[in-house]
Amino acid sequence: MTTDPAHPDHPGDQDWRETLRARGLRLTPQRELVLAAVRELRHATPDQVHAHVRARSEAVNLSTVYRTLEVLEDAGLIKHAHLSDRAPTYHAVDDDHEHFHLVCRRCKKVTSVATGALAPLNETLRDRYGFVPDAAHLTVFGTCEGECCPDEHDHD
Amino acid sequence: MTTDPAHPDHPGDQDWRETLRARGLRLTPQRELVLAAVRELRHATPDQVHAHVRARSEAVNLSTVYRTLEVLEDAGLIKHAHLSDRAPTYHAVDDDHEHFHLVCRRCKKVTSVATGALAPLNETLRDRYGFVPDAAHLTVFGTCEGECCPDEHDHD
DNA sequence: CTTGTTGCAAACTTTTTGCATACAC
DNA sequence: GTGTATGCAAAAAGTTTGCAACAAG
Repeated sequence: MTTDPAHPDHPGDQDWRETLRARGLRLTPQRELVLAAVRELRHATPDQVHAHVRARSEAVNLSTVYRTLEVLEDAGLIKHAHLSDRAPTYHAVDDDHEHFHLVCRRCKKVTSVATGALAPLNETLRDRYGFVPDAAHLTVFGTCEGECCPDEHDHD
Repeated sequence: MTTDPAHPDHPGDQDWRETLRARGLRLTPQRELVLAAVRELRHATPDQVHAHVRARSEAVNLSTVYRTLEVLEDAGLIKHAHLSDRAPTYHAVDDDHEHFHLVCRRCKKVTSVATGALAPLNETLRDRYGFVPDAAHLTVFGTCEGECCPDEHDHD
């Protein structure tokens, strides 16, 4: 890697400009705002990103949010996962902290887990099926057994 | 298990009547048709189920398909998974052959894998997060490295 | 100046809901 | 007969698109 992170929290805090430029894409305030929103919200639907951006009194059109999310994802700056049966949620890409998600059907809690936990599965899938998972896109639904979840009957 | 499968292919081929009855639900031709469609199609979206049912010249309303899929899923006769970023796909539940899915982003191929392959992951998640995955709901996106996939550049 | 990007409004796809009718039990 | 299930039509939710105006490089 030849990246030179200016800030520790986002390995590419300045880089996103480079990344977009390198692809011949333009740097617009809308793109900066959407990226910032995704980073701040951690896990946000297009609608939530839109609301967040507008809350800062910066009016950005919803369709621009959709187009921008697509652009940023193509550029590898963000990724999406499906944390509910409805809208997708976007999160910033951080190569040093790649993770996937656990979603509890009971308490709806979302837990991020380092992709390292998938190593054994990756190996099995590669060996048996020649398949290489996109770990960061993975969402595992299930239930947490902890105190967070009152032990009610399991209804989806 | 005290089930007594009448037919080998569907452990519960007759049972679905029992299952619905036990829940105080009614046995309607629509429910029978939708369940049959899900079983025959293997992995089908609500729309595909609807089309399949209608193709047999049995007109069933699309909203009935949605409501029926929900009923059947609540009853544990079918499950859904997300094999694309769009519509969910339903499949019949077969306790003896529980599986999850691999989906290749390049060739779109869907592979069913016995949930046994998830044992190590399950253990890790249980130990470290007290989390019990719903294995049958899992979909793993990625790419197959085999000959099926021309080695093009990876574009989502 | 040139071309990518945005805003707006409308279309589209997928899913849900209200209500009167029909039918399973 | 009673109450659940269905059909229909309309609404909701989420996403995409065409096009004129705008602005980044």
